[in-house]
Amino acid sequence: MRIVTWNVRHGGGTRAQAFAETLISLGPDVAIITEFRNGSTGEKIKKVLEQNGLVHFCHASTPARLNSVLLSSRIECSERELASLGDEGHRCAWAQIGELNVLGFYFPQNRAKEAVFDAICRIDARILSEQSLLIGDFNTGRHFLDENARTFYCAEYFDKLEDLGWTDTWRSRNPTTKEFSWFSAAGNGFRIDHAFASPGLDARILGVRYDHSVRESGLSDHSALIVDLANSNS
DNA sequence: ATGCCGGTTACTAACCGA
Repeated sequence: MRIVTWNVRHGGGTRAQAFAETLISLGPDVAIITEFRNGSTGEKIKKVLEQNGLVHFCHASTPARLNSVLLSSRIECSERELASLGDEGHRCAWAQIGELNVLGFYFPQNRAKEAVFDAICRIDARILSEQSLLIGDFNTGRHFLDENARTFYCAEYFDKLEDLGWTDTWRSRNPTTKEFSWFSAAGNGFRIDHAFASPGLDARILGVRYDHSVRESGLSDHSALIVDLANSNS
């Protein structure tokens, strides 16, 4: 099973059709689109996903202009809600797909990120004991490792998540590599798109990698993150 | 290293974004 997250940038605009087609070309069974917006461009994206078999959607109901997160699945799923998010509910789309929990996130900026990190820290321990993935645009990373300097707010939450038992799946497999999923106008790189796995899910991961070509094409300012899972035994 | 930039939409202003 392949899970892909990619930030569409401001809903997509004129890029929406090509963005969705390029996302499909990455072969997702589950797609998590961050900075997704309800409205005509959002509908355009959903139509392409549907036409390509990703017919199940999880998305918090939001005003059209709000950047949110859309989860789309080829496999039937039930939508769950991260109640601890409160009025930041649009920042998470949670699909239960069989025994798998996929929680797609789009984090806010600066100090506002704390509310979403705190909500994750309050997730029921049972979810951590299951096969669960927290994936999306965290707008955060580790100082001097996921960026060349020390600018991230909330970087300490990466320690907190790992203390709780979540694994930064890409970092655990690339302990010292600097690879960036977003670049500022000045050319500074940041790794801000992530996938954190519960122990049970981490054991199922065959590979986790970034696709930078989809950013370099200009269809988004983010690279895509691709997680491949072994088939479930049960 | 945020918004002095750049993209998107309720579109010729307001908003949002690491």
